[in-house]
Amino acid sequence: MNIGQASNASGVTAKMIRYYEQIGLVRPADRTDSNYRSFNDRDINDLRFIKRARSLGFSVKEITNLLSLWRDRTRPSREVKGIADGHVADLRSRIAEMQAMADTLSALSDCCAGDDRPDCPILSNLSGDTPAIAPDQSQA
Amino acid sequence: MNIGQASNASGVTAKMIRYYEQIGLVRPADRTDSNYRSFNDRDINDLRFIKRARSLGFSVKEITNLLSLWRDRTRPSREVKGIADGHVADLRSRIAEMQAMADTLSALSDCCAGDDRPDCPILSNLSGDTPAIAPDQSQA
DNA sequence: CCTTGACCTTCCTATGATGGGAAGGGGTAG
DNA sequence: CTACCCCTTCCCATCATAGGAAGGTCAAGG
Repeated sequence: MNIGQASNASGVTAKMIRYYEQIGLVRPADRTDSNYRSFNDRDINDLRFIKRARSLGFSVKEITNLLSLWRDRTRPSREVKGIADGHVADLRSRIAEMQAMADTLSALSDCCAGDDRPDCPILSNLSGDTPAIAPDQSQA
Repeated sequence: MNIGQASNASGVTAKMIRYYEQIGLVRPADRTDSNYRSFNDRDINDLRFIKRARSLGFSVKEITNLLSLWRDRTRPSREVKGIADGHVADLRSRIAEMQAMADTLSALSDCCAGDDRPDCPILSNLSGDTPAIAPDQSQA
């Protein structure tokens, strides 16, 4: 399988496959006589693994760990769970942050007429006139 | 006020103030004879505005628009509301995405013993053994 | 056999917002 | 006058991804 076929089979773009190889996330693929990369089923499995882990929001660094744990048949599941839980905590904290932003902003938007008149509580708030509605104006 | 004082007064780092000037988000500050940037109260207000808008997750591009609307006393509030609502929608969709990741992952983690044994449903799922629990394995 | 078109290779560049750091000049207090 | 801190510009790094250029390769068909 050349890189285009591997891309189709794994859902990872050719560009990203080369990148993952370059940063050492996957082992360098075999090469044909004409220097084309050649992928086997195991490579495809790795790429699919990566694809799924990325879709769950794991960083490349985390995936490096997950991949090596995946290949180690004797690893304790504790380690994997640790990585996963850390990532969940990270996700939840980012979610909370964005949720707070969305709530603040949509409250402001609800107060805004949204018509031809220039009065706008959204801009008023951003310019500091009404600090009450912005809970984290000074340090966020 | 030189850039350090402006930074303290606005909460925007000196580094970022220079960057915002460079990309045209704020007008170039006045210069002293010795080429130091010199900021007045209005500049500080702009920087504070930017700081707050960033803390609400607006991109620099969005803030460019907000700033020009802010300066235009006759703008219709509709435009501002439009930007804000678009941004809220964007936030909410990213939140939903991350929420789905977190839920999937924490369900997997709940199934993982997290002890010395090697069996790990998290890795099993990532490697494609149990596709049922991953709702968006193919396109996300 | 040669051309065409699709594919591959490497290398460079950009994104967005931010931080780090080097090299050199300025300003002020002691 | 000399420290010492602040300022200046310029370069580089992050993270994951995409775009593109220049050139080599392969398979199919004329």
